[in-house]
Amino acid sequence: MLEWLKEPELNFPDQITAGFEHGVCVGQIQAKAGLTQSTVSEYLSILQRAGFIESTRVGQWTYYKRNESAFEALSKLIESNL
Amino acid sequence: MLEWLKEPELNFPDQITAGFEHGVCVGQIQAKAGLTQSTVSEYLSILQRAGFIESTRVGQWTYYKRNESAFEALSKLIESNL
DNA sequence: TTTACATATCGGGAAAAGTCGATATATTTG
DNA sequence: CAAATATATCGACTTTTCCCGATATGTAAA
Repeated sequence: MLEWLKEPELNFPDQITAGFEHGVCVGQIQAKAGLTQSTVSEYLSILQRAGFIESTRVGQWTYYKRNESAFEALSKLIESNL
Repeated sequence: MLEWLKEPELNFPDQITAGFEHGVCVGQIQAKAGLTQSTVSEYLSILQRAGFIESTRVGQWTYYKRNESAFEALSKLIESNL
């Protein structure tokens, strides 16, 4: 999922909202993942709590997009601390 | 454990072998970890299979030391691919 | 070559993570 | 407000991971 969210336009061409500035909505990710709605929703909320993605609620949809700084931070942490 | 192995001299002052060029032996790590011998042994072998540490058998002892290049590779992987 | 010591492997029980269906909540539409 | 849609949460079950004791293997010392 995290890799998919790197290029939303490519990986979620079916999303019909105006642009991807807020990322991709849960339903799209669910369809592509082939897991149930509840599983995907929980998974996304875990990723969010961990700081790897951010969510934006727009109407009835929740959009998720990557938080690149978290990945950079993790990369640096592994490089230096670990 | 991986952090401990960054500075063997500091973290394993009890090791009485001549130097740390091959790393630290299982018993030392076990004592510090507070886990059983079998658990630590298995854990170290997993880390080795994953490439994060290397082992050297010297007599009845097995020494483990970090493989820094694996950490760099992981760091770069997270930075670029993920 | 028997005994002692260090480490590795094996089998199993406990804990955690993954996944689901059912249901709750929130939002939009009629 | 009622129905429809999207997402979130809950409880239960399954799978995986963690960790242990027992035992095997490999090496050194007596």
